[in-house]
Amino acid sequence: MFKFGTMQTASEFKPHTSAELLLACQRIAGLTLGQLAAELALPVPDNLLKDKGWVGQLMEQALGASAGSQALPDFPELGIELKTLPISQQGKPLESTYVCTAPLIGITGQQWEDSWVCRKLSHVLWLPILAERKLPLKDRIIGQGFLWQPDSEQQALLRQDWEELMELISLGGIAKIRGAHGKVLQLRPKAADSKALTRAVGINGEPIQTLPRGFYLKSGFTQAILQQHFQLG
DNA sequence: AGGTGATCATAT
DNA sequence: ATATGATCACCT
Repeated sequence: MFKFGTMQTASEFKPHTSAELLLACQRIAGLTLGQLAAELALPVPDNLLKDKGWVGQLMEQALGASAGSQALPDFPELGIELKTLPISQQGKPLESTYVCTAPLIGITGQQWEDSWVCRKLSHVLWLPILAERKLPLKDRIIGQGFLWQPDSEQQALLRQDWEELMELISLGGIAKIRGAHGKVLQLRPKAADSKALTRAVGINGEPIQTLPRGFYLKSGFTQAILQQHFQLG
């Protein structure tokens, strides 16, 4: 009898501890996206134009994330959120990092500790991907993933931005919030297109319709996280 | 060039 | 419409 049944395929893998998760990250570090996709028998799109979430979903499958599209951390039993982070050859983030959608109504009295931003960022597995635009998708290289929890300074920066943004939102100032607001955390559109609408609070406290927004980490913040971990210059 | 605003796919 | 996963692309 051949031993097909004893082969552990990557799609069956599921980490039971954070140590197992880090081992899985070490196994895939250095592989190209094409190599990893081949292991999982997944086709690689020519580009991300119509597959913007492809890299993240590939990593979810490779590392055994199980939450799917549920509103849960990627590794519910571990309480860990997975975030891929596209970086340049110099190790600098190429994009901001989406955190979660922003609640625009019924937010009076919300506490930072209870916010989605705080919860989502409480424990993150960062997975850098060398992803220069000129590099074909299949040739982009998986970096070394690492676990991160915000230190008190980072927590304070996030909290301050979040509190300022949430106060503006609750007082009807959503229309004047732009991406430049906030030191490390910003509010930007998060929608199918510029015509999507959701409920929010107007300048006189009245209900209005506005573009759905999401919280994003500015690249300077994620760059600092990378430097903190890899001790780069 | 880099940051802000716009956009794409899929599941529920 | 909202949640998941993000990157595209225009504008300054």
